[in-house]
Amino acid sequence: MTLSKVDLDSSVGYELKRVQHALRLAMDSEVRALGLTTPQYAALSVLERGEELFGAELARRCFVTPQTMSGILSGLESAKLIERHAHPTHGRIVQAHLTQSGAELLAQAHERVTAVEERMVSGLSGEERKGLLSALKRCTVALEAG
Amino acid sequence: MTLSKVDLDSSVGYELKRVQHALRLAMDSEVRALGLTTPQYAALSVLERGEELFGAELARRCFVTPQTMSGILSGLESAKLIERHAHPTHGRIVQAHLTQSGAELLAQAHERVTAVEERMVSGLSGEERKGLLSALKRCTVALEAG
DNA sequence: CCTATCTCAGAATAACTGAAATGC
DNA sequence: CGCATTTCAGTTTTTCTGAGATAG
Repeated sequence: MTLSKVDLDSSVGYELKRVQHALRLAMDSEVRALGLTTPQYAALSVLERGEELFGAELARRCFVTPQTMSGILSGLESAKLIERHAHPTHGRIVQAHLTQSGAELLAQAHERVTAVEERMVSGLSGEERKGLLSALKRCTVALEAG
Repeated sequence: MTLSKVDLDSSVGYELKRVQHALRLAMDSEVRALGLTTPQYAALSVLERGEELFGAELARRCFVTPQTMSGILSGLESAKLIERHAHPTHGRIVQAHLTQSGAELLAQAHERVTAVEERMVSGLSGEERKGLLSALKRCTVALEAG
């Protein structure tokens, strides 16, 4: 019996892992210069829209567990980049929002991170960038449907 | 001053993270049914080509640190899925290769994982799949050039 | 001898699972 | 009571640091 092998070079999964690993390394070095970690940057970015979000919801959008997000938020609060307060009606929920200095630091981080993202897609045409984004979204939907 | 914000829905980095997170969850559940972890599956897949690889090289190709790979290989060796032996001329290096049962288990894992990958790209045409793979590779090259 | 690389061992960090407490 | 959020404890995983060994 001949066992089938898999060509890593033509595996979308492997290339996905590769590019995300490279992106993570690049982002780490950029945001570290501002005293942030990449998970902290992700949390601040999700909070940027101005919504008052609580930990569990933030955790889902950042792809970490609620426990991990709790630790991230504690660090951000200590650094005065966010503020947390009890939900007005729902006693259990603790909401978070950016402080002024948090928004300013995030803006600096965005400059650096968007530059990295721009470099990442610099070899793609405008059409290809839209196609990539669309393809990635459809891949996520297909996976989550399972 | 107005601080610039970032739209997560049009961020390639965010969608990259999203799809990779979904893929990782799907792969975890598939290979766990065979008693493997996803990092173990990755290591076996890289070893599949038949090359005798040492830990540090394997670590680079699996995007983990050498220490992590050392732990992964120990587990695979205990499970009799790989064998390790000293390099013939380079005393410090320890090479690894698949055992027969390792190759057989890997073949089963491939069936499950390729099914997941197929589901992931099921919403893409053949042309779009090639375009996605090509775009991802160019993104990696661009990032690693920095 | 010097530099680079590989490997191992202990400590520290970060993450997840499970479970308990609380509020709707 | 069922469901969701939050937090605590224990475990596992991964990484960091430093060290020893080897090749060129």
